[in-house]
Amino acid sequence: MAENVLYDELMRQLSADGSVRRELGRIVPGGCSDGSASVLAVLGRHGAMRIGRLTELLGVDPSVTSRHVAHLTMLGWIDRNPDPADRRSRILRLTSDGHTQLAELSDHRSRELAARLTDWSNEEIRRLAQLLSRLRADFDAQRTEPRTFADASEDARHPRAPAA
Amino acid sequence: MAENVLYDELMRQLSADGSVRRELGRIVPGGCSDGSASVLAVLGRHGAMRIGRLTELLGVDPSVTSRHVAHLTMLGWIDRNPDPADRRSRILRLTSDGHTQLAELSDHRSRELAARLTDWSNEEIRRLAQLLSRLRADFDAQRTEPRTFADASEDARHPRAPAA
DNA sequence: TATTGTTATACTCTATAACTATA
DNA sequence: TATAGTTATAGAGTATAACAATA
Repeated sequence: MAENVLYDELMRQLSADGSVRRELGRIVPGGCSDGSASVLAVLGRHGAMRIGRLTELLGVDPSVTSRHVAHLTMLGWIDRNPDPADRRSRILRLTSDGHTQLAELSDHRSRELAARLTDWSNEEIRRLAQLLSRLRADFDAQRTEPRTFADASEDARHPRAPAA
Repeated sequence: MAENVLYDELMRQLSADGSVRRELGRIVPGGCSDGSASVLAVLGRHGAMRIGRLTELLGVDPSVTSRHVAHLTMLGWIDRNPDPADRRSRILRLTSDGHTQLAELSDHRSRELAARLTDWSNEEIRRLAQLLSRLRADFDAQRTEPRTFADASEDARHPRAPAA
């Protein structure tokens, strides 16, 4: 497999990415943990939803979502109202305070990011965001539709993206 | 700041990247935790070094490096020999077993990555790796040379990368 | 006194398993 | 019986602070 070195290099960058991730974690302003920030962001972007949907979008175990949601509820940043259609569920919604916190968080992170990407062109920023988005989509597809061994060998024999 | 939305979008992708990161963590074969894998990779790429240097390259606290190194030493994948130049330090080096493990790890991860990026062109893979590398470099620079408030306001007034 | 590492402790994120309430 | 969500518990990664050994 000639392009193995390519995957290897990407893998290295994705792993070494830990330093970026940790730095991003440190950027979160006090009072808002990283996990909570993710929940706020998803609710802000997609609007009110049930825990199950939130769990899907975050790509974590339901127990994880449940904990973060409980935390944010205690902070008063989201509320949980009964779902009239199914009394096992509740609808999650950003409160007014939640919206404020999310806006502050977003501004703060954008500023910090801007401070680190001073010599990036808009096109480069856009390109990286786009590639990451696609990467995540491909990983998510893999996660929700586990492949069979047959699939894998089939793809190995007829790769959709032959060496360029 | 007109391009704020760009930073915001990249920030969203970087955060949502959690699902990719967790999946990568799950890809690591048994017996090798994610942190250990990073240490192996750095030693394999840069050769023998002291803990201090390893800590720098990983971008973590020295206590973290120390723990991972202790773990890998117990597994027999690296060894720690006294540094003749400074008896406070020891030189870390991959053992023969360590090299084997690293090779297996690398192959395994490349295969898993390949299975998820079947419709990516080599050029796209290369591009993402390159942008991530640059992102990390810029974050690292920021971390080791903390900015003053004066720097920050100066940059805000005279950004090095004006809107394209 | 300063530097290199190590250890003790605590906090966050995450997953698994057992459980409750409702469908 | 199956599903939505919660809670208890455990494991990994990380940081801070206190400490030991050497420079």
